[in-house]
This record gives sequence, structure tokens and C-alpha cells, in this order.
Amino acid sequence: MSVPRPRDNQRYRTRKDLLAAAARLLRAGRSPSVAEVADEARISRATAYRYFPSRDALLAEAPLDGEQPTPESLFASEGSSDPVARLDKAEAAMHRVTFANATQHRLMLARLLEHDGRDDGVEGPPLRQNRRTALIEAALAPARRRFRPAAYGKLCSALALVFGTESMIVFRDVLRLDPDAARSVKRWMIEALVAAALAEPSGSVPAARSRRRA
Amino acid sequence: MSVPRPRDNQRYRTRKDLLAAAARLLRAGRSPSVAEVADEARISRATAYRYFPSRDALLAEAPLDGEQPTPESLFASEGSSDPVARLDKAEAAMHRVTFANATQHRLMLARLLEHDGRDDGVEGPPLRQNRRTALIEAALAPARRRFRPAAYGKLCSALALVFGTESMIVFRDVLRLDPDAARSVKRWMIEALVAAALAEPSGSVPAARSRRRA
DNA sequence: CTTGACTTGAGACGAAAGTCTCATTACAAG
DNA sequence: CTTGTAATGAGACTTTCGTCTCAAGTCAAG
Repeated sequence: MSVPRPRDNQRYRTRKDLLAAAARLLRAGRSPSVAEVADEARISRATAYRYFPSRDALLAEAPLDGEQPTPESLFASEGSSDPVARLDKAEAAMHRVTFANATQHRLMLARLLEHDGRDDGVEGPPLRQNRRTALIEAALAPARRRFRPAAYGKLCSALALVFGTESMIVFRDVLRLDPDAARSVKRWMIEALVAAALAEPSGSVPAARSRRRA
Repeated sequence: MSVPRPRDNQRYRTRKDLLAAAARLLRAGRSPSVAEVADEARISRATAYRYFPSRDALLAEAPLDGEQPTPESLFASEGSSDPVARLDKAEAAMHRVTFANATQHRLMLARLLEHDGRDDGVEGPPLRQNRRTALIEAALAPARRRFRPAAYGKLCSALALVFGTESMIVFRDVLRLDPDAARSVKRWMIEALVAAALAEPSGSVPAARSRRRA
């Protein structure tokens, strides 16, 4: 695959300029139309549509500010094995990227929601890459033996809700919290959930019934 | 407030017909334009815009299958004042509605996300009706005095994340949990968060440090 | 330089959102 | 029933999306 087609450089530069222009406008807080991005890139609107099938596809691929946190970059030089400290560090990194690119993340999520019903057989790029679970498991790895399996599973699921784009939506759009307040609530949730998971006496208690507190 | 304006019945019926038509089309799996909804309701497009400022506002208010839980319906005959039991009851109701109308909720959220950016200075109707906060506060009301103010605020924010459509997205689309597993994680989160809020000794303890357990 | 294939720009086009105006219809009070 | 007022219908208008065509520009090989 990846046969070198005739005029690759020309197409590469056009595509790059379009994405850079889109990123510039998104960074400025705008939600630009295709015409705006094309103008900003000094490229014809028709050409923009030759490279991206829709406005959403264009904006979704615009490069993000900051770097995407990866388990390696976060925990390479991390001495602590305290799950709360490690989770908090990971969440802080995701928080920064997510809130700095709020508009873009919102649009990406909207695009995914509109056709996730896997109705269309066309599967070019993997639509829903799940970065957060890897991050959470890496943060919990050193302390994993302190959790019962069932508690660990629930904790990971719960943290996946706290970490992603979706929590940004709730805190920002629904509750109208500012980023710092949102960050503070998430930190508090991490503490509470880890504490609960560590305190879990035995796995798989499905109903709220039949639990005995100390 | 609520002064009986001159021709209230007439306006009530048009509004009701518009929402019913929108619900009918949404239930049929369509993502209808304003013109389609207006035609389906046998009402002029201009009139539809007189009642709803945008297509999104119209579709967002279209009635869902099943009944939306309200504080009154949930807690009218509820004897318990245990916050966990009451929150769990409220969450169960929201869970049912949300998962039963998963497709419709996903589309509604997607449409809202597409231009929910607060770039437009217009701040008329919130466009984002926040039902969940009322539900949460009603569930916590009998036990409110047992929480410190700061803990109460964080708890409400955290629960807003657990309750809404967004958690359905994470559990269903990202983590691929089945509805029962999702429900179980949410119940576990409610217990953990309430316990943490009740244990909070004094407001605003930002770091994980300086906490003493009993 | 010439040539042919490929890319680009310009603009027309239809669909839909959203706003506006004006004539017509329907309600409700007298 | 008559009448003033409010609601409605019809349609023009602007903007954006997304598609399409055709002419002009550009690359690279011969």
C-alpha cells in the first residue's frame, strides 16, 4: 500500500495548509465555516472539499494544542506508586488538552455521535480510539494488587467517565463551571472513587442491598 | 408570573402539534429538517420558527418515549431520606429513559455539541435544559444538612456527570458495557461519592494530603 | 520547450437554516 | 354579528453546506 502517486508533494502541502488554517481559527475560539478555513489558507473552497468530505472531517483532523498524554511520557520518571497521585497527574494532562481544545473536541465528539451506529460499512480511520483506558490502567498499575478484581473493574469504568471529553461537556456546557472548578471536582472524584475501591471488602455485590459497613 | 395571555389555547395546541410531529419523525429514525416537522404537523415553517428559535431547540424538546422522571413523581411517596437510596432511585429512572432512547439521545447531544460553543454572545434560552440538577438536588434535599457546603457543591457536580446522557455515551460507546453493567457502575459511583461527601471534615481541601480517616 | 496528466480556482446549483414582511385567517370580546 | 387583535401562511431573502463542471494553472517526463 501507499503507492507514491504522481504529485504527492503538491497535495501534501495543500492538505497541511488547510489543517494549519483550521487549527489557527479553532485556536482563536471560532467555529469556522469551510469558506473561512479556505480563505485563511488562501485556497479555494472547492479544493478544500476535494481534501475533506465535510466541514467536520476537516476540523476533526486539525492538529491539537499541547501534546496528547501517553502512559510513557507521564509515568516514565514517576517515582510514586500512589494511585491517587498518578491518576491525578494523568487527569491533569488530559484536562489541559481537553479544555484548551474544547471547541475541537466538541466537534469531534459530535461527529462520532452522529454516525456511530456502525451502519455505514466504510471504515477508513478508526473512529473511536480509546486512549483513556490505557492511561488509567497505567496509572493504577503499581497499586493494582491492592484492589479486588471486581472493584478494579468498576473503578476503571468510573474513571473512564471522569477522564474523557464527555466530562468536559458536562462541566463546561451543562453546569457552566470554569476549568479550574471542573478540575477540582474531578480531583475530588478521583479521591473518592479510589478510596471506595480500596475499601471494597469483596467483589461482585450487584445490588445495593446486602452490604455491611464497618 | 404566568399571566394568562389572550390566546393561550391556540398557542398551546400549535406547540404541542409541532413537538408531537417532531417526536414522530425522530421515532421513525429520521433527523428531520424544520420544514419536514412543519409539514408533518400541517403547520407553516414560519410558524415553527415562531415557537422554536432553531431546529435544535425544537428537536431537543420533542417528547421521549417513557416518562421523564421529575422530582415530584419520584419522591412524592418516598419515605426514605437516605441520600444513596434516593439518588439511586432517580438514577434508575434516568437510566431507563436514557438507554431506551439511546439513539435519540445520541442525536440530540450531537446536535447540541455542534454549535454549543459560547462564541455567539447571544445568551437567551440556555438551549441546554438541565433537568438533572433539579433531580439531584431533590434527592439530596432531606439529607442536605449532613453535608458541608463545599462538599455538597462538589457532590452535585460529580453526580451531574454520572446522571446524564454523557455517561451513557461513555459506558455504551467507549467502554462497550451493557446497560446492566453500566447501571451497576453508576450505582457504585453514587455510593462512593456520597460516602466521600459525608466524610468531608471541612471544605476546600485541595490536595489529597491532610485527610484523616476515622 | 512541449506535452499530457493532474491540481486548482471560479462559479453555478440545490438543499436547508434562519430572518423578515405582508396578507389572510381565526379567536374572543363587545 | 361585528370588530380589533393575535396567530398563521406564504414567500422572499441571506448564509452555509456540499456537489458539480469547466477553464486555467502547474508539475514532471520526454
